[in-house]
Amino acid sequence: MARPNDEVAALFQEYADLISITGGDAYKARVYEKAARSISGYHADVSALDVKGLQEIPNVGKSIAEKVAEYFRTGSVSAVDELRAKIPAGVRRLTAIPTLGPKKACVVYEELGISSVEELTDAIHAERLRDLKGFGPKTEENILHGIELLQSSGNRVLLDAAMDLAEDIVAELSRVTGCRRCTYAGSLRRLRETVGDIDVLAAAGSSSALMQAFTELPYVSEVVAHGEKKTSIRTTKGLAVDLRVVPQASWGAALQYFTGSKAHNIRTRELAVHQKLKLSEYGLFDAETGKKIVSRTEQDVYARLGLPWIPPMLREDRGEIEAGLHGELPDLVEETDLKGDLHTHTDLTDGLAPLEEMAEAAAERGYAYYAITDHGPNLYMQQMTKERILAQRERVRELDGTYGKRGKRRGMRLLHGVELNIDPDGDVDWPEEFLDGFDLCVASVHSHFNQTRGALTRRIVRACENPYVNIIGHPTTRIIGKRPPIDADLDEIFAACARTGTALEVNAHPDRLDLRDEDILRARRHGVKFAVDSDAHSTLHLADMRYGVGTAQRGWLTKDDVINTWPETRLRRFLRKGRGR
DNA sequence: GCCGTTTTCGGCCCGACTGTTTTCAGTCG
Repeated sequence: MARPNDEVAALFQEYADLISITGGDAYKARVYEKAARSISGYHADVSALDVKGLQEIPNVGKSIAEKVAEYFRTGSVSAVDELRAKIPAGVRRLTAIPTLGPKKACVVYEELGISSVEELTDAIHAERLRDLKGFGPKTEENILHGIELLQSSGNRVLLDAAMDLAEDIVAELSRVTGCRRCTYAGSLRRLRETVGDIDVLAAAGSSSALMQAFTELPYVSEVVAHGEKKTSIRTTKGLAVDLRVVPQASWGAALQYFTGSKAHNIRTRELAVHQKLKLSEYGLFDAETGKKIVSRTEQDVYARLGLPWIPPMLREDRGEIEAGLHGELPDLVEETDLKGDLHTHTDLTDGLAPLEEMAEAAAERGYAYYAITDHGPNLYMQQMTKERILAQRERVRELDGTYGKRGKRRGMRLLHGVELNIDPDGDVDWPEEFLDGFDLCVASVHSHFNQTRGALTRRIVRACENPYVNIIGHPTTRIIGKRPPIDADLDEIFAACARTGTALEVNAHPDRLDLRDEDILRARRHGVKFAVDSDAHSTLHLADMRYGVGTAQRGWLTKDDVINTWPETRLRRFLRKGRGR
């Protein structure tokens, strides 16, 4: 079940699309898009707000507030229904085809009665589109190609896959003669959980050598657009990559612009307009004289707009502009703040490396403490027993303090923990007497994802109420692109975590990133604490922490919010929870 | 349709590239 806010947001996004397709006021369409985003990101449940309360939401005025109320009162919004009646739903789906926007979709519908991808394909094969005004043979070809892309997934890729490719491209282009600077920007720099395309930015006096090197990369399957300032390619795996080349003097403005997000950029440009300035990727200019004011660094650009430098992970128009203007930006947690990892596996269960190798690799990362948390017996393919985990504990105690030693000082502390399985009733693998012997317990849902919302919610709340459960692991159990989040009442779970002193995990595995950024933002309002963990099953996975930290930053978390940035004594106090000792 | 340190009306981000044009509209980010 979708969150009521998301239901309404989807409805207004549809309304905005329908306004565009029917040739309505473009500004009105934009307002509905903005309202959809604001509602989706709003912390409170909109179905529980009255018209007055709704108008507190940014970009929601009287008219939109009344439509929200109408929706929850009657189950629909008459204005949306009226437009739906004018235009078949299939026409809106046409605009999902790359290169086919609302204007062209409207023309093919009105002139040829086309309202589905199939009809459109047939019409192109019959060469019926080229006679329409504004269309031609090339347009037909592009649309056909767009349909292919749409049908061959055209999916977003996971953060780590995009990062690997981007780092490779940046390394290649940096070697090109004349390249002064090169980096990736876009949603990758903002560390969004998935990436639709990669934006690479370079500074050079002349762009031709860079553009050529770019189009000649070994994994280029297609050059989509090729200009002096911008070239777009598609890789053999179907991922789009844009290269923009700007003069060195424009670097800061260009980086600010190409990092986005689009919504953040619109806000910064509006700020510029209000100050009689004009902001583009080439710099911040005086609107009247056209004279350039700043452009060299991002800091310069933000400063001239009256803002501190805003970390890329916050640039989503989720309040960072207002916070910046008031000097209230959060001091975000950094990867270097992490003192340890609290959820990791070894080859005693489904990990790939022995305890010693995992600990060694963790110590190399400079951690002050490190928890081993293999699976409990209820994931029975893991064959865990009390005897085996007690033997592991003995070994953990022996090795405690021996890794990363410097001189006489004790090295990295090893914590002995377990990843418990939360069963369908909310019980966990072992009784409290046995759990008492662990330094910490992570508890996670690994099965029965399709229980009712009420049952799933109660199940996790019960786990929180267990005095030995310290961290709820990958709380929504989603696998990005494969398994949806469980349908639980997250706000109720967040409240239970805050009440019981149970931390929520920000699982750093790029397939999971769970909790995700928007849930973190809501959980934070409940006063919950978080653990950013790798859930590493091999030494290589320990480095996934960068993605977990990125996700935490996108959720506005500070060092104080994240328990594994705390000194060991403060962490251990938190882990004692309600155990009465 | 929203918004306001240019405030109740008149604005609303900006530029690159493509394909269709004969000076520009549409799409994209």
